[in-house]
Amino acid sequence: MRDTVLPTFLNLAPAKQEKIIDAALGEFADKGYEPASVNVMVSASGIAKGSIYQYFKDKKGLFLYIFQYCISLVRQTLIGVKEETQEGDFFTRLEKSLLAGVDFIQRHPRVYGIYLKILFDQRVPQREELLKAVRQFAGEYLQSLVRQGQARGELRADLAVPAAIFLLDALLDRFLQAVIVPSFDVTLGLEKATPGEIRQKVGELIQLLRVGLAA
Amino acid sequence: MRDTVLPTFLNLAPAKQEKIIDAALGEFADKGYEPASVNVMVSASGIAKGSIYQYFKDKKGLFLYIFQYCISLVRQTLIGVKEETQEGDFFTRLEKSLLAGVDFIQRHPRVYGIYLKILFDQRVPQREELLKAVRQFAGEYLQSLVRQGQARGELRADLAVPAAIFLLDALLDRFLQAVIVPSFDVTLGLEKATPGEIRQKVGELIQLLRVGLAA
DNA sequence: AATTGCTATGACCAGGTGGTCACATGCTAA
DNA sequence: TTAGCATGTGACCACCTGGTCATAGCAATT
Repeated sequence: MRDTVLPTFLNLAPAKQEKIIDAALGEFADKGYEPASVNVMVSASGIAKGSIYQYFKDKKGLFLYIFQYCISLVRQTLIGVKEETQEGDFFTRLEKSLLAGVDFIQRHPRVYGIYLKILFDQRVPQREELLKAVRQFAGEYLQSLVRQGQARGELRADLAVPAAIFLLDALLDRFLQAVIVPSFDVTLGLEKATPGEIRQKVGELIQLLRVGLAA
Repeated sequence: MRDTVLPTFLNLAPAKQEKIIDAALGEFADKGYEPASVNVMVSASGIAKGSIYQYFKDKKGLFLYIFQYCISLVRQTLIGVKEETQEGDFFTRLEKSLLAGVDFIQRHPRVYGIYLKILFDQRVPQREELLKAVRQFAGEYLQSLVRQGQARGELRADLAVPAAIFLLDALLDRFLQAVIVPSFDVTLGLEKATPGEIRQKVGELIQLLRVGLAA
């Protein structure tokens, strides 16, 4: 994972760094790794072609740097969410978490876009590692939620924990995807839902889980 | 959707058609639409570069033809599954359907691969329509299953149907993805599961739903 | 003023892309 | 045998790709 960003980039004025990050983030999110054009990023950030190769070893290095940037953004957010939802029962925490997720992808659609692009593209450098890093967040987070829920007696004692986590993971992920991918959800109509409607749909889903999983 | 395949192609000997379809299917499944190389398909199917453009208008036309080919394969299979699972209660039907899905993607990994590639790639020709066509299958199928389950009194009467369908759709889709995408599932370990283990995991999930959704 | 070291630049490179076209081939009918 | 027509062919086109490199600019130090 090292040797991606060169020291030259880190010495740049922050404003210039941001402009480059912004251009690269947009291009990668739009097209994915391989079809993304370094030329486009270069002209979008108003620097010379040669310069980008003084900042990053190659396209792969640039991509990995951008991905790390995204990861740190997610990590920050997730820590915040974990704190905010520290109190409350299992289902309330779950509901708050899902709403926080929706908020995040609406605030950072390009970060989420890169994640979606990587999901099924074998040709992304170090894809396994990158995906693992992201998925681990979700897995650990849900696991801690479920464990606490069980400890507090809010979930059925005979709950098949791995299966339940799998279900929760699938459900949450798909909900987020449905918010920004048109015609992805077959019943809820999330694509063009207002914030209020989204809150309501989240509520419905959580209620469904509550009835099914609660003690 | 018309004007994709030219009559010349349909006059070809079936064996030759198959070879071309096979090469195109493989390349599109491997790389997705844009990064897929027509040159690779051409040399893989042992025909001349110029020939492919006598069979299809352009790369887009070739892709749409391949996709239609996939769709018809899915449709055939789904009809079969629907018949086979005609009898049995809701959860048994669901279980059989999921197992049939696993069987399908193991039999036709490239067809499923193309679907996965399209999911989050905005730059695929007529993506909206194509996705809609596929997702509609799943939606209608689950809807008919749930309706019948309710009519037979196998599902709780107060079930929030749209939310439940959303959940089922998410769960089934993710399960299939987890079977072929390494490090996608956080808990079940489906990637390297034997057929027997997969059956068991399916059983666990269905059992979880049974407890949660049954009347 | 001269030297030094970092940064900026864009013409340029080899290689690949989707797509074309003048020509060759082979089959059918006259 | 000839004519006509559908099909096969690969050199070729303009364009784009990621990446390089000789040159220039610029500031700080000597």
